[in-house]
Amino acid sequence: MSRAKRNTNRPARPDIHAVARLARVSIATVSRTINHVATVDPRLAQRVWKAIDTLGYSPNTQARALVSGRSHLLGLIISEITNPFFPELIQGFEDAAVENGYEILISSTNYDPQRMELCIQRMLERKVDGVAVMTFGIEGPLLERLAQRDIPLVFVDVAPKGPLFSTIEVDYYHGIREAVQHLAVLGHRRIGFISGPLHLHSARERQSAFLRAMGEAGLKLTPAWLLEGTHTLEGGIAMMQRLLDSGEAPTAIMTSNDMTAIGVLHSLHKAGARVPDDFSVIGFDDVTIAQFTLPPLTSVQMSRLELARCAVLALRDRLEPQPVSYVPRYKVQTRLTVRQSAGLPATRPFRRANG
Amino acid sequence: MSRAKRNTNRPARPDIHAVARLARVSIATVSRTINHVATVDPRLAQRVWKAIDTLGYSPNTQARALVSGRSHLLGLIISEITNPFFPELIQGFEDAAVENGYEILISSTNYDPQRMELCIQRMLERKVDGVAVMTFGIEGPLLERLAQRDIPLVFVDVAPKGPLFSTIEVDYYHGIREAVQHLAVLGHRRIGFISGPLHLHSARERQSAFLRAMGEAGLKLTPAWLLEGTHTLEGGIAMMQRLLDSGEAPTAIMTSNDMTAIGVLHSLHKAGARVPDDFSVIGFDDVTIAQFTLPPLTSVQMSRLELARCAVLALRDRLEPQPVSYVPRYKVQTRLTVRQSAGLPATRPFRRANG
DNA sequence: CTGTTAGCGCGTTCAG
DNA sequence: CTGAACGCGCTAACAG
Repeated sequence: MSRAKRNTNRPARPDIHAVARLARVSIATVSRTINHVATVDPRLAQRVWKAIDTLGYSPNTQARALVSGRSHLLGLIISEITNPFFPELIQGFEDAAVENGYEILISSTNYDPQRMELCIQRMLERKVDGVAVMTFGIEGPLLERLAQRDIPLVFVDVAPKGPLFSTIEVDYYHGIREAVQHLAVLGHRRIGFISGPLHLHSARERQSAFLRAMGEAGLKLTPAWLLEGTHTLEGGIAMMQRLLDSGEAPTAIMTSNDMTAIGVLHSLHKAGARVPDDFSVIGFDDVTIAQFTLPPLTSVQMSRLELARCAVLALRDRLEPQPVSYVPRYKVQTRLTVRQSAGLPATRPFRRANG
Repeated sequence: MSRAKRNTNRPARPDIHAVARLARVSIATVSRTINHVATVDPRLAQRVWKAIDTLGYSPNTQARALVSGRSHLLGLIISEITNPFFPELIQGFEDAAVENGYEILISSTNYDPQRMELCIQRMLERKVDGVAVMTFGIEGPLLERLAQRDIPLVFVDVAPKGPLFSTIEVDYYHGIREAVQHLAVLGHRRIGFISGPLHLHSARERQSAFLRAMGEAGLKLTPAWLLEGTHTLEGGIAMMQRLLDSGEAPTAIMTSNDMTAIGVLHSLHKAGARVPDDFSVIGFDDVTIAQFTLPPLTSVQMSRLELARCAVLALRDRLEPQPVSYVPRYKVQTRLTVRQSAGLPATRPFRRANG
C-alpha cells in the first residue's frame, strides 16, 4: 500500500511507474526506452512512447541526476553581466548547451577573486558536470585550487595543465592585422594603440598582435602612442586626452576593447574633433552597442557565439567520449567589422577649439 | 557490506553518514542540525558542525531536492539577453536569489511564443520552485496554459488571476512626470512622444503616463507628435525622420525606451542637428549604455535591480510562508536621471543642412 | 530482450 | 530530544 494509494484525485505529475503501468511493461523498459537503449523491442518502445505522450510524462531530472551522477548542468562563470561583452556570450552558451541537452548555471564574479570562489562553490554544490571560466582574468593561485576538483573546466586563452582542462585559443592576430591594414590602406601612417591592463593575458595578446601587425605593414611604432588603458570608458577618455595633450597625436587610434574606443570617442567629441574626419578609431570586441555609437564603430570582432559554442563543445567532449574520427579544434577567429569610425587621415593636423 | 566498503582510497565527497559517524550521532541529527531544527541538543549540534567543517561536507542538492520536493531553483524568463535592458535585471535577480538561498535558471524567448513554451518546459523539467516571467509581452493564450501548472509565477505589469500568480507593478507615471516637468521647466512647450508597440501593455502604460503628465503640466498635445515606434533603434530613426519631414517638429522628444531614443539621436545626427542645442531628447529605461551615448542620454530609469529583487521576493513569499506582520508590496518606482541630452529649447527652428 | 531488485543521498515519520 | 527505517524517482546490475 506504500505507493499504490496516495491521494489519487490530484493530477500529480506522472512518474515512471505510471508510464510502465499504462504501457504494460516494467519501469526498466520505460527507462531504457527513454534513454534510447538500442535493445528495446520496437513494439514495446512504441507503447511506451505513446503512454509517455498521453500522460504528458517527463523524467524527473533530480532523480536521474542523483542516481547517474550526471546533472546535465553546465556552469558558466563570467566577469560581469552588465559588461556588454558577455550577454552575447551567454546567449551562445545557452543555445549550444540546450542543443546538446544541457542546462546552464550562470554566475558572475564582478572581478572579485573571492566571489569567484563562491561561484565555484555554488556550482559544485549543484553538481554541474563542467564549468566554463570565461572571465579573461583568472589568477594563478585560484587555478591551483580549481585543479583539485575533478570536473572538466574550460578556459579562454590561458592554458593550465591538467587532464580535465581545455583551452580555447583566440586568434587575435588575424583581425587586428586586418584592422591595421585597413588603416594603412586608407593612408594612415601614424597609428596609436590603447591597450588593456597588461597584467591580463588577453590584453597582452592583443597588444603584441598589434605590434606584430604594425611591423608587417612596415609601419613605424611611436612608443608615446602605445598607452596602457583599463578596458573601461574612463580609461579610454583619459588616454585619448593624454594623446591629445601630447601635442603630436596619431591620426588613427586602435584600442584593446570597445569600451576604451567609446571613451576615445567621448574624449574626441569633447575636444571638438570629428570622427572619422579628424581621427580614425577602431575598437575591439565588436560589442552589440558598437553599432549604436556615433559614428558606428569600426571594430575587430571575435564571435562570442563561436566562442561560447567552442566552450560547450570542449566540455561535452570531456563528458561524452566522442568517436575517434572526431578531432576537436577549439579556436576562434577574429575579423574586422568595418563601420564608419575609420576613414581617410585628416589632411591637416587637428587643433583643439579651446586651445 | 553494501555501503561500508566502497573504494575507500579515493577521497570521495563525504556524505551525511560520514558526518554522522565522525560526530557520533545519527544521520537524522545531522540532517536536523543542517536544517536548523530548533530542538537539537546544542552540544550535539556543536559536534555536528565541527564534523561538517573538518570533512568539508556539503549536502547533495539533488538528493535533497528529490526528497523534499523543493529544488531551490528559480527560473527567470526574459525576452532577449542581448537587449541592454536585461543584463542588469539578471544581475539583480541572481544576487537576490543567492541571498535567499536560491540558484537561478535563465532562458530567453527571443520574442518567440513557441520558444517561450520550450523555456517553460525546460524549467518544469528541472523542477524550478517558481518562475519570473519578465518579458514585457506575454500573450493571453500562453498565460492560460501557464495557469495550469501549479508553481508560483511572477509577472511584470500584467496581472493574471490565479492563486499562484504575483504581479509587480511599475509606477511609470512618477518618472515620466518628472521628465515632462524637467522639459517644461527648461522652457519646452512642444514635446513629442515616440511610443513602443501599443499592443504591449507596458508600452501603453508609458504612453498614457506621458499623456497624463502633459495634461497636468498644462501642455497641449499635438497629435502629429504622438508616434508609435517599435522599441528598436530603427523605429527611433524612422519616427524621428518623420517628425523632421513633417515641417513642424517639436523641440523635445521623449521616447518609450532607450533604444528608440538612441535611434532619435542617430536620426538627428544624420540630419545635422545637435543635441541638446537643436533638440532635447529623453529616453526611458536608463539602460547601461545610456551613459555612453553622445551626448549622454537623459532618461527615466526604472531600477532593474529593484525589479529583480521584487520578483525574487514575490516568489519567496509564495514559497516560504512569511510572518503575518510581513506585508509584501511589489511595486517599483521610476525616476528621472538627468544627463546631457535635454537642454534649453532652440531659439530658432532647426533647418536641415541638406534641405 | 525484459523484469526484479538494490541503492543514489537525504528528509521525515514514528518509536523510544 | 534522538535514532532506525522508509521512500523520493530513477538507473544499473543481475536474473530470467
